[in-house]
Amino acid sequence: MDAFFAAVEQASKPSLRGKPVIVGGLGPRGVVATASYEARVHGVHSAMAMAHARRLCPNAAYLVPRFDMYRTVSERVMGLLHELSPLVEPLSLDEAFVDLDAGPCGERLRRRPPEEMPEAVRAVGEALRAGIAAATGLTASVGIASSKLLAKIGSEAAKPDGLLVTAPGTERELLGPMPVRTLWGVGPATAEQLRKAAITTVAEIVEAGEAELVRLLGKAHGTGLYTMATGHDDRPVMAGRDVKSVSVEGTFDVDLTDRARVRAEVDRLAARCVQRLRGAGRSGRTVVLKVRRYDFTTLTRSETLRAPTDDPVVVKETAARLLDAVDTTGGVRLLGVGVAGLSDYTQEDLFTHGLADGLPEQRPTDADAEAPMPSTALQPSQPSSSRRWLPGQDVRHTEHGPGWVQGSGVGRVTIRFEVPGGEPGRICTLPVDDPELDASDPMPLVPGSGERVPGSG
DNA sequence: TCTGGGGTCCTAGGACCC
DNA sequence: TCTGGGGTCCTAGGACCC
Repeated sequence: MDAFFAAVEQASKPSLRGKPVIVGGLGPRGVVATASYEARVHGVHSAMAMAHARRLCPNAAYLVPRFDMYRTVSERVMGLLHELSPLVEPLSLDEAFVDLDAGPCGERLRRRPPEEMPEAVRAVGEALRAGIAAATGLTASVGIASSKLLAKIGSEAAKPDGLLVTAPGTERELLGPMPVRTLWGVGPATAEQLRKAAITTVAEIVEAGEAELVRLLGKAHGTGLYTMATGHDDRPVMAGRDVKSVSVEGTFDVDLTDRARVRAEVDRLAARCVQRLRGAGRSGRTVVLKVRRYDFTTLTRSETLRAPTDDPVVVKETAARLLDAVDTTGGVRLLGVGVAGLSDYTQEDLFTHGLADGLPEQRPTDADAEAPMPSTALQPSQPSSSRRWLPGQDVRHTEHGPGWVQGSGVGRVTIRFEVPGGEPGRICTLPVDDPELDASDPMPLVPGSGERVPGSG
């Protein structure tokens, strides 16, 4: 999907069509998640500090992410992909690999003469793009090739709103002149390593040879990169890959210096982490604590238990123990709690299967196992959260109808009353505690598409 | 300008076992 | 008295991706 989060916002909010839209964290330490193409013209891009973006593009609409909405649209698109083939590997909410060969059109395509292949698959890709546009009102870009590597590079090159077919046999000439950063797995550090060895293009990786790459980057990375550079990539499309860890982290607007406050935040993060773990029906053996200090130095501490757990008390106590060994003088910028080494079994299953013999003292009581999460797990310490209006948030006014928050301050909140697919709406400024005004669920992008967007609070 | 949040994979050293 | 080789598990850190 092209500039996915921002595109969903523009489709949801008619007054933002054709305007720069920036979605991300709006706090003092926020970063850009997605910038619309209108904002990218000004140099704004993903992962940029929000403060920087505001200077580059002061007139953009700055919005908080609405993940529930994005998830709903994503499921719709993934559904269309599944019509092409059962073998779909999502990379994120807005990107997936599809193995066409494993699907019904793969069979049809195989019966054609090879020279017709590029045109035949192009038609499949264009039909998909049309289907996505009809179902969501959004544009997507498609890359089709004989490998994941070339398909992904093709879709990137086709953006926005395009399609690129790479014919088998043409991979190397396409890749050769591209910068090394084009290759999957080459980030800033690897690119710098290669640059020092005078390697800046994919063709130069091939020239350097596999042995030299391994010498520069190590066994796994070196061989992998060399293989990719030669246009070879036989990684299969993997449907339904298992999650291997679950974690929750948060950056504070102001560094935490009070040790008791740090303790309390670790507790809350542990509770939220376990809640997500349980929601996925999983448990795990390794608890990980992450601390980013005032100077951005980041460390992790982990402890592996003797048996998997999904008990909030166990995870909290383990995280607290790990925190005890961390020096936090000077202040804490970020805290995180994660659980890794996941297994399918819940703690209760383990007991019924008799696998929990010799469990250490963290053995939960039945009461603990069934205890609901403390309410603090869901609600950060902010009273009357429905009265804290965030830019981009969906609202409904009993008289003016549905709309979204443009901004708020000094006791007032500004609402734009408009709906997806409609005309740009009018603006209204109301008291923040207007009893007629309430948070609401998002409206579907395409009327009558039937889906209900789950509440985002 | 000042650096999010959710993940995956790899490396390296040390403990421990045979 | 000095000293193997291999394997697994755990911990910590780092690169990378979206």
